[in-house]
Amino acid sequence: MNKIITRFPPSPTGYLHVGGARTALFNWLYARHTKGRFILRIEDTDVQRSTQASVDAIFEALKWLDIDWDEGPYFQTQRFPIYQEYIQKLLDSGHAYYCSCTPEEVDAMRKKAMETGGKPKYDGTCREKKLSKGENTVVRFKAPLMGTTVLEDVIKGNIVFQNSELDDFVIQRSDGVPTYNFVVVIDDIAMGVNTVIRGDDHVNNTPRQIQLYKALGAQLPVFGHVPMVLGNDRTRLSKRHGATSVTAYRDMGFLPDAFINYLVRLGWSHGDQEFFTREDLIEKFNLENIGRSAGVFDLEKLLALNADHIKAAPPAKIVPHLLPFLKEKGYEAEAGPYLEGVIKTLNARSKTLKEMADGAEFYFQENLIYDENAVKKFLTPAVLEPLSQLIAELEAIETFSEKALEAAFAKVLESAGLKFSKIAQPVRVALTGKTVSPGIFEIIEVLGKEQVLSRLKNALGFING
RNA sequence: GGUCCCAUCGUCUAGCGGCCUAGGACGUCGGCCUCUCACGCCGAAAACACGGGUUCGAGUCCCGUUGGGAUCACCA
Repeated sequence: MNKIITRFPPSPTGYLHVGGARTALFNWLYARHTKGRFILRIEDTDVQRSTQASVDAIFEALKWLDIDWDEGPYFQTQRFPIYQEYIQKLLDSGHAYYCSCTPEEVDAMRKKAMETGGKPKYDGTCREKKLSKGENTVVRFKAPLMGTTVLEDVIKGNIVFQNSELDDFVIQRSDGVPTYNFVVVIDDIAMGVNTVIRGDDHVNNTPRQIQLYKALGAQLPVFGHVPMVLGNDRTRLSKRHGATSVTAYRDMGFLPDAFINYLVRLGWSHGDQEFFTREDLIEKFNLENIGRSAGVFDLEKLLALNADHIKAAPPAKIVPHLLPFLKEKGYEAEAGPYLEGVIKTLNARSKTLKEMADGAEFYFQENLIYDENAVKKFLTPAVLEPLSQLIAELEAIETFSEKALEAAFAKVLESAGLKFSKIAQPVRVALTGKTVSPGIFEIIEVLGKEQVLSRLKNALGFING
């Protein structure tokens, strides 16, 4: 069995969007699963719209997703000599010809065909003229007029196209730059790509490409067209539906592993399994279980999956992803046991890293910020006595183990004749400034004796003052 | 409009002729747990688009209808 070689060929005309990320993922996963090779190729033949900023944005997104490549990145604009060679080959073998029709003329013939109820396509004016290269000539592929072209798609099955539906498409523009349908085939042949997984918006291009392979006498790759990702109104996902940029999801606080889990699961399944680690995906991903119908992007489910990944990941793995959110808030957090302890108290309560950073604020505030209403409601004279006692008890404890803490609380509650629920909120407000937080004992353990005592004493001041 | 694709709960899906009184997940609604908020646990409502065939038997195969999507460039 030959080694599987896949590729991801984004065009740098914008950031990496959700749909693109998914096809990148499918190709990458399939290559990793089969121990094959994954190639990154930048399709920048649209010189007008391609930008370096887009190239950088795509790299950045791929890096966040942790998708790596074995070969490339190749840039098509640096491969013109190769394309030129193949164009000449096609010209020489009679599979291509020069055409001097102007864009305006072609437009006109399309419009005319449309009016008379025909198919809008190039009418072959120059097909047999045997023109030679001229000032404004393009090179067109001489497509078969009759017969059929069959696309054997691994996920959609066989699709038959009538060749009469296709026209002689341009393979080299008048400025000498080759077009997409041509370079994609040449590169895939030259790079040995034998498995092409892409969005099904490319299905209608495929018969032209197949004809090119045939004209060149090259072997066809395995094609697999994956269904589109739709917005909640069932139209192609766009900005209207919310964020479409991959890095926007990073900035919202998603874990890359959760994001890829969601993206892959949207259109692929492995029985009833919903949660997949990256390793799981590599081990189990295949082409057979990719669905045929388009799927709607559902932020709620992504959120739920993100929460699951946050819960399941060891705190140390969360650290590098959380740090930027803490820094953004202005806190001097750093990797280490303290941060990991913080994460442990928050991972069951956070759907995103942003939420986690919000919930972690009190751990990092030099001067705790108190919620006014919380103070008014819970730091009342009634708790002055028990709180003072608690301070005394805690001061006597050497190390803050959960057991010792519980004993200290029990002692205070008993002598004051109070239930834990009576003192929990006051203590919570004293320690965090808020009425919502992780469990009291968890917080105390992480904060440590010094901080806990100082915050408790500070709270006493509120009651007295 | 031409061509092509698709069709199971609101959403993602399992199902590859009998195991389906159609399963799981998210979401929704109840309840339990509980120091707040969560987590967790238990339970409920919720789908085979429609019509014809084929077959002893169809969510599963075929045809049609309807609905949705994609694509028709010297863009990729």
